[in-house]
Amino acid sequence: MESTFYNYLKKKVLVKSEHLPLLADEVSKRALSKGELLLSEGQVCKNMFFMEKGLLRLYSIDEDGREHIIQFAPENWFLSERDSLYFGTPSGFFIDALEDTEVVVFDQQFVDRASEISPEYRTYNEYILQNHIRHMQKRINLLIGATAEKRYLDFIKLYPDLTMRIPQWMVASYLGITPESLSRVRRGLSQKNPE
Amino acid sequence: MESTFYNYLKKKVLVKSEHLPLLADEVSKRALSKGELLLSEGQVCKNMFFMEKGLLRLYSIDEDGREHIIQFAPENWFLSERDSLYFGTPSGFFIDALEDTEVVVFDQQFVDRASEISPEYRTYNEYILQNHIRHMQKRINLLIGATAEKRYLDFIKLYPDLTMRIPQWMVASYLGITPESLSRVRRGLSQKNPE
DNA sequence: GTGCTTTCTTAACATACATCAATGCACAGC
DNA sequence: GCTGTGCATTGATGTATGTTAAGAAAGCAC
Repeated sequence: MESTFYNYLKKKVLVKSEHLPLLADEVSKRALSKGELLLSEGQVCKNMFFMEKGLLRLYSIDEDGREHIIQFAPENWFLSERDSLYFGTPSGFFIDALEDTEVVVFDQQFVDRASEISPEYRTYNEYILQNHIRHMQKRINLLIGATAEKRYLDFIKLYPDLTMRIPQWMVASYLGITPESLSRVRRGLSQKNPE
Repeated sequence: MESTFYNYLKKKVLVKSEHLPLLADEVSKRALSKGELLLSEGQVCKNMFFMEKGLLRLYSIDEDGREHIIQFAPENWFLSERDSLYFGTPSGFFIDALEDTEVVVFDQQFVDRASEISPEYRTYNEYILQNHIRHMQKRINLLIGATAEKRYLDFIKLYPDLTMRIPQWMVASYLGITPESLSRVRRGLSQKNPE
């Protein structure tokens, strides 16, 4: 299977050549149209996804029907609802496609087996977990300590490409504010920084 | 070394008896007085801590000198500034003791070696990472989607013991609001729920 | 193209939460 | 005992953000 995933395992995860077929050939693929649901609240998440193409989002819907975006996943990212995947509990979150998307689909068993076969994979998997924690900790720190403006500036600095690909109201949802507030924040910034 | 840590490794982590001396005897201990700093901003965090006794907090201080509490760690918890520990970058956070505290001190090398020696330790270590992610994801979801009142109710339900041990202004800091606001939230609740 | 939907913006108004300042209380040190 | 210090509460007021509603611009279906 020559694919983005294959190349990713080889070049980024640094999986040894002899192990590659054992990993890359054991997974399946799935294509999603824009708007398609990949995981729904209440379901137990059985899979992890590697993004070959497109854009996914992980989000919740509260009692008032409002969406709150936990995470975006563009190309070359891994995405899952880890809580549900690892602990086997029903997910409190949704995953859907913001663009036409192609993902590689695998499960926790694959991760465990791959870690047995390839030490490089194991190392990389732990790196992903640590990196995930790092990002979440930073985000929590901003959410409890920074204004909406600072959080927005941090977001566009960290994800300049995403900022262009997703509608603003989703950025607002990610930041924990309303679209109207984000619009005002942006106006404030453009008045400070005329260009 | 007969200790809380030893017992924890045996009973919770399920480390096999023959591996226990290889792990528990290889670590050092440290005692801290209430208020003592264990990690300061700018330092590279070299250690992970297992709480034998007492209470630690992980927090940041922003440009205005305000503290924002990322995490509390009571007995039997593991605590570290993982970002700094794993990636070797200077920490943006502080750790200090809220009570007289005794911790077991070890480093990333210990974790890696212990994972080699004991599969049970490796499994438990991953469990801790996954659990950490689970809690942070839930917290982010509340921070972007729930009112201060809901976040407070969730906190006291999740950490009833902590609520009694720490001053209220620290709970407020953890929730991302001011002490005054938390006081008002509590008044509102007591008027709704007279008991 | 025409119509329909979504997105973004703006304004007026409402609310949650922050700020500033004062008070009372509990507790530690002397 | 007194005194200082830290903490919690309260009130008056300020500000950031939410709500509701409207309209303009951009995208999509047909």
